[in-house]
Amino acid sequence: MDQLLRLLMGPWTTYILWVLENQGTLRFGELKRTIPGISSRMLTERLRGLETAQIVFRDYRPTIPPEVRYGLTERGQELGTVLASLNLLAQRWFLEKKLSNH
Amino acid sequence: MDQLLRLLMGPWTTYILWVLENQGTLRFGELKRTIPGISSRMLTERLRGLETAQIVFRDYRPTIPPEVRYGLTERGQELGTVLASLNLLAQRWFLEKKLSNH
DNA sequence: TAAAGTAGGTACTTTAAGGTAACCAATATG
DNA sequence: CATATTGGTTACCTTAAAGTACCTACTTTA
Repeated sequence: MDQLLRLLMGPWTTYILWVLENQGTLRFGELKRTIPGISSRMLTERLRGLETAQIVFRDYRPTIPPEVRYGLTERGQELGTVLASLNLLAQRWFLEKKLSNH
Repeated sequence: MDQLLRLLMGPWTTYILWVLENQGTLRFGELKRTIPGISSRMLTERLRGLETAQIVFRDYRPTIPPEVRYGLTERGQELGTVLASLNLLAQRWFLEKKLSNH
């Protein structure tokens, strides 16, 4: 689990997963444009990590110019549901904080 | 959620939670001895973060020498169940990897 | 003929995180 | 009188991660 958390932790990672879950599979450039401020270098690195963990798939088509699509694998979907429940917790706690600050 | 993940990610953090869940509340020194290799500096820092997020409580008794106990709050318990399901995923994937390496 | 779009790779610099070690107060103990 | 105990704090150094900027090949479009 430590490995898994270590993968998720890096900046951008959960953002990328979030986008892929909501928008479906996207091309590299689309993904980059959807995540303001991320550099190609970071996006590539994160996607490689997620691909290695088989959370994201990479579909490369050697056309000119090349087309590469990224999307969630089955594991990615499973992870999504767990992250959703974690998100639920975080949201509730955040809400409770706001209420107590009142 | 990003904040929450960022808190959990640091080295030692999940280890600390794991120990507190299994062993119950512990003193600073006990905790430190239970987690081989961690420095006081890191342990303090992680505990402060978890305390701020109200995942762990801190019970300070100004005796001499002082006694400080750490344990999981209600939030800590809730988080524990979610982390357990994340752990389950990680374990299953790890097993699948071993099987495919065969 | 120059620019734009495609999916990155590479080199360099900067920043933040983590590790190490020394130090503290106050008392009990030998 | 020196030492150990407790729960840290502080200063310092090192390393790894992230950011910045520029580069590629090939084609289409203006």
